[in-house]
Amino acid sequence: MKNHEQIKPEDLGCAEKLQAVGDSLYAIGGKWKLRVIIALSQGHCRFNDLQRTITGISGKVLSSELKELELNGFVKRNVQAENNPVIVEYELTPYSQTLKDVVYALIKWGVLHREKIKSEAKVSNV
Amino acid sequence: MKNHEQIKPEDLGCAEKLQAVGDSLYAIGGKWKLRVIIALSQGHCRFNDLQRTITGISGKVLSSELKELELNGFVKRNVQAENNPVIVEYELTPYSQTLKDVVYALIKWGVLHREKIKSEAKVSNV
DNA sequence: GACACTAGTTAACAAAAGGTAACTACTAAC
DNA sequence: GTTAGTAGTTACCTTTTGTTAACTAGTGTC
Repeated sequence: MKNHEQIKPEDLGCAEKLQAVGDSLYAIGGKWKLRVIIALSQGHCRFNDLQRTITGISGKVLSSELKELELNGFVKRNVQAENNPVIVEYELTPYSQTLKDVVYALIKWGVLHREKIKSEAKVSNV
Repeated sequence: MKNHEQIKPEDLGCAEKLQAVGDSLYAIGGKWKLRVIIALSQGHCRFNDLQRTITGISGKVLSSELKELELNGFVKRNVQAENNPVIVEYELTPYSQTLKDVVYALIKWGVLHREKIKSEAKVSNV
């Protein structure tokens, strides 16, 4: 069975499910990692551009997140040394494409959840 | 358009995607929330049972996570006062079912990621 | 000359999250 | 009477995460 698409979460036991989400959160958990990946996927590939796009992130945190993402194989760092000052561009690796479903699900749920909160706020104002 | 299934993340702009994952992470981010939800979905509904199932969680943290999850409408706390000592059972609300896709995607990716790490470790040992 | 841009790093600090161990109070078994 | 189970709470401490502001070093603009 070579096809990874055949992994069926519903066939796993409780401990295996917990371990699997634990592994996910270990790699891509935290406040910023997925946001950096989304910004990169939307064509924002340079440091200052990323920092402007991902509102609230500080330079220090962005720097350390990019390093970790590079180390874990999600991001590739390309230096254009011919330019001066040197230009650095970040790009997503093919492996980061495997996160597509995770990102999709989280965006979709985030939109739904915001709508729920909004409608609750409306009700409590009446 | 009443059907929430029609939300299409690919139609959102970058800022909206970032806001949506931000909303998701705000509600269900962190090390434990999704694990508690998974354990509850697998039939572990009592405090000590949850603590045994979710390895590594402390009583203090489990207690505060359950309170937050209850406050945000993911969990219902049922007290059986007729028993002595009192028995408390937690159950997931219908709203927590909307997280199904998120949990599914994270479990699936976690399994895939573990396999990747394992195969990399093998290569580096040869 | 002063400021803004490139891509960050560094130091000092603050806040949030999490861990440990002791404790409540009551029941049941050995 | 000691131990284990029920469901937590409390105080103290450590770790992780994040913030701010200053700084590097070079180029281009007003």
